[in-house]
Amino acid sequence: MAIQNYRWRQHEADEGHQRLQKKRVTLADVARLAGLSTTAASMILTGRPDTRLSADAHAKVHAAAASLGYRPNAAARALRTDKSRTIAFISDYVATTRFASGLIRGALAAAEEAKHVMLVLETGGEPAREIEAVEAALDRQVDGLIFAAMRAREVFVPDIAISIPVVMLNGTSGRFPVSVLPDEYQGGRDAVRLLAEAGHVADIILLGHNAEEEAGLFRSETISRRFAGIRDEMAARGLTFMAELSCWNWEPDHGYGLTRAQLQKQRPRAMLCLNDRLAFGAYQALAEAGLSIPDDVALVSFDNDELASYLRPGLTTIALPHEEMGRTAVELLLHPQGSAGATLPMPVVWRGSIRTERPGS
Amino acid sequence: MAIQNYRWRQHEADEGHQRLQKKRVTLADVARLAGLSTTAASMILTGRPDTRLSADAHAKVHAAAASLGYRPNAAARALRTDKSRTIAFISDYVATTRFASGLIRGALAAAEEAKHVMLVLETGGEPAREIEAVEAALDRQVDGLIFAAMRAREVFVPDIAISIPVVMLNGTSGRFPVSVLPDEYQGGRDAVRLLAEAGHVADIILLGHNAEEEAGLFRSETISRRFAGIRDEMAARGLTFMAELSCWNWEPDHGYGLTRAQLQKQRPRAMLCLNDRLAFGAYQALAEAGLSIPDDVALVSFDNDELASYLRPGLTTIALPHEEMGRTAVELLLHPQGSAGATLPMPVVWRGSIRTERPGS
DNA sequence: CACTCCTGCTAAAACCATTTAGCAAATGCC
DNA sequence: GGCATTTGCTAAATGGTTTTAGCAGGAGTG
Repeated sequence: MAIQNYRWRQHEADEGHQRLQKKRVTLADVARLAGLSTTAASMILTGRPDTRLSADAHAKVHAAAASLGYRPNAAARALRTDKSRTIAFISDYVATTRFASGLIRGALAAAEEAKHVMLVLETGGEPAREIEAVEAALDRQVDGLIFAAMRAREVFVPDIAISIPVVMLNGTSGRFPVSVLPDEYQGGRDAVRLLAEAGHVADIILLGHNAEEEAGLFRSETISRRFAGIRDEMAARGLTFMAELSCWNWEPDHGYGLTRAQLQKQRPRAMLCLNDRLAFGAYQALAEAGLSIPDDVALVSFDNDELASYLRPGLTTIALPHEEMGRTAVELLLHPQGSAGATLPMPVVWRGSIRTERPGS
Repeated sequence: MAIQNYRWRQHEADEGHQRLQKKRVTLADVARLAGLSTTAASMILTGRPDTRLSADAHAKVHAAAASLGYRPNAAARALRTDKSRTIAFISDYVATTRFASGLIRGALAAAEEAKHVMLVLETGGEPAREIEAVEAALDRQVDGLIFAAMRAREVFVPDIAISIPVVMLNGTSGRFPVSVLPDEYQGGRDAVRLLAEAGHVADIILLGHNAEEEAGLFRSETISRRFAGIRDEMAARGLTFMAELSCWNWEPDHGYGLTRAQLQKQRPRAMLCLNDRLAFGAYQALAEAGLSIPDDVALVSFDNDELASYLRPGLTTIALPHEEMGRTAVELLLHPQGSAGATLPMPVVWRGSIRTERPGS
């Protein structure tokens, strides 16, 4: 009797505690309030099509769910259905390049629209961390994997059995055919076209030549295609470069140094820069030499780094459509279209570094 | 009989299929191989302290788990324990400022070290999305919430019952006391000290004054403290600004315009810029006026944007320790220290925009 | 010997949702 | 009226883990 009493009190105390902690509302609570079974509640709330439950039942369940503020327990659902409404975004580097944030932002937005959430994992390109990342994601029953290559170089292929959709973002892999890439080839052609249409048919410098990269030695499909586009459009117009300035890292420093050295030999009238950071360096060297942009020297570049809008005059550049790429990767992941990936156009962003009437298109 | 046969084949086909798909190995599989109960396997693999299982049992279970490549099902574990080894990083903007990637990168690294993964959510500062984000995170049983304020302005307080640890990152909230902030006050003092120690005791311009911000009207603890530090150090040294150039958005454009206008009135010998983008604009105006840095005009700035290293000469700046902040937020989330937050020092990054012998510290 | 206390282990419940199989009543059909 | 079909709903199994409660057998104690 004493024990009974004690238990009862204990129980009461627990009840109070629960009320305080607002213990999560479960489907059973909803069903109880609606006066139906959990089966009915589940079917109604998940919007099953072929159920024969009455309109009255629907109304009661929805009302109960709303009044209790029911939210399904994702873990329980994932356990049962093997789906988690979660996707994993596994990238080599998140912060190193600023590309990352655009890709992530686009992916995040698309995921949110599809009522999914995104797990972000960084591997630094290290195989051990890649494996850990994939397994961590798989453990959590993610519905799909995005492998994002920020540096667009090596293709990572963690050798784990993966039975969910995979999309490669800004990179390719022999193992996973669907990838989202910028249309670097057309971008390359466009860059040359821009210069040519502005009247530049001679005295053009190529800044950022890199033979290994161009040969695709790093399997960087993307960059070698950028070169191919440039070469093809130059050839199609019968143009040649006055010089090709080579370097490995496309950083401002190199852009500055190479341009400066070039200016002491022969002055170009136009520069085609392989990325905005190189162009930034070129700006510095040109300013130092007292040359004005675009009148003395015109520049066209690639990426549409934030930098490009900070320069004076603004840098006309062929943009990498990062947000679109991230978004597309998620959409392709959630709604696979066979094994076809996507190649997204690189829009021309007109600023002041090249003088021309903007053509219609 | 025919049906039987069919079923049997079907079954066999299924088996083959499963073998192909490498259906996940479960704890029961491990227990079976080890010849023990799942209870024993669970206790051993989770490393329970007070269990009385034999050394032999331990060995057998570990061997079985290893040989099968067992990985626990996170959903099942989360359902049972209410812990998911997942944290949610909810921020207003991911891509708008480049700060984001540093914060995320630091947080990601710390999470990985603690064997956690990170859910990234973006709200755009919109209340409806904030609520959605918090609920999505809570639904997934995350172990903690980080609210990151990229813009360091408004403090968001989605009014939802939250019973897990919360850390504010780069922002504050009345509701959640523990926050991780840069030591802007000391940063402000340091910036002035740098100038003074380089001999600049007059003709100093403050670029980026903003009365509202300084008054803390946007509850931006951080920025108003940066101002406070600057003011206090100026006062302590008996210095005053030659002029304070005000603007709202700290973008290069404004830095350029304000500096240019200032140069037509009165030439400063030093400039204290509220961020690197403003300093960038100042560089442009100074270059245009034919002034050299640091000989004609010295600059000190804040943030250590990637930009700062691109400039020539490099920009000396008081760095925001983004990675450290992200890392600290996660550590504080996983190992709460009462209601104490963290204030992280802003390191001085010496480059060439101010001439001085580097002091010891 | 009768008793308690360890030791080494396990059965079964619990977590919460989804889903399969099926039941009872009502309806339709001839 | 007898039969099959439809309607509207539910019991119970399922997913994989953790955890509570407790069992059998051996050792120790008086």
